[in-house]
Amino acid sequence: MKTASRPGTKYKEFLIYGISMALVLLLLKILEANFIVYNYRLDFFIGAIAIVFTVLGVWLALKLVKPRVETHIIEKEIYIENPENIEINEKEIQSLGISKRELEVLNLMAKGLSNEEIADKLFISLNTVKTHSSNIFLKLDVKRRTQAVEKAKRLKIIY
Amino acid sequence: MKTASRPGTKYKEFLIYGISMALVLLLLKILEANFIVYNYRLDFFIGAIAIVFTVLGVWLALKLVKPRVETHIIEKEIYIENPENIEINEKEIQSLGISKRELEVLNLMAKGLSNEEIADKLFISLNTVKTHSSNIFLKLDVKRRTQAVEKAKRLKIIY
DNA sequence: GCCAAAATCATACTAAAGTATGAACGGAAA
DNA sequence: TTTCCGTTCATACTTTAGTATGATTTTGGC
Repeated sequence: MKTASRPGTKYKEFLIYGISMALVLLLLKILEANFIVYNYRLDFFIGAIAIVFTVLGVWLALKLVKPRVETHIIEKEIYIENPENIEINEKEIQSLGISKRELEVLNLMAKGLSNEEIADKLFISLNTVKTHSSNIFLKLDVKRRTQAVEKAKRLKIIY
Repeated sequence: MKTASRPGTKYKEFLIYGISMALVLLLLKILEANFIVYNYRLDFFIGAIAIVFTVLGVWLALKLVKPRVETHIIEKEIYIENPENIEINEKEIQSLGISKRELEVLNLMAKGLSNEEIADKLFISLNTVKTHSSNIFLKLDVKRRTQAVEKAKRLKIIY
């Protein structure tokens, strides 16, 4: 089965929230039409609404907000090389025609970020990152991001 | 400058949220026309309660949810003065429990080979390479091959 | 202001990567 | 010898990466 590519991920929750709200309100209206709730216990009615919408609000928040993380940091020492002759080969970048933005993407790639993480970090869309990636691969004459990183490091385009 | 026309990713959610709200309110009005029980002021009052308690629910969730405790091992980079140390960190490999075969795969990964190319080179099936890859990612505590390569080079597991 | 390059984004794909699970087998260690 | 581990492989997925194409918008020179 082909699933249509979803543009957004979170709006589903809002949709469900909206539908839930509508259903709850409909239910309330039906109850109200049957005079079960309304004329007798207005307080109960309002309380029920409050509870229901509080729960919906909680649910919405839990769905949409990234879980708060209490970070416990343990430092571990890692030895890396002294950056002695690490200088970026600007000429190579120029001659390959790699733009500033593409270079940013390439650097984040080299750190192991996924396209989506790069998109988040640069505040651009996933599609844009993919476009940049493809252009990078063309200019570096490679097929994959791993090759791109390997070649870029060899050419001292990045480090 | 027009800003409203952009259907960007995080924009959509608010739009749908607003539309949902509007629809619910519309539904309310329709129902109200069919089951006229109370006056407009009370209706508005209930809507207000719903909104307020939704917000309250969100607030509650944000305030009361316990932060997930997460232990991060931060790798503090220390520069070595003598870069003559171009030797593989056998101890790290040992302590991470990376097997000989996995190391082979990791090295080919670092050269930018795809899983299929690795499979061909090692005369094993694609699935086997994938299994090795997954195990490597587990042992290196990473999610992707690019991260694995980056981390492995930093740890001097490969070069 | 105009133009070209860079940057952005979308849609609709295909390809590759990665996950989960189970299983078979041989060698080494207990 | 039995148990464990590394290696191998499969099936059946889900997710991410990558391609192709077309379009609009910025932006920096001229």
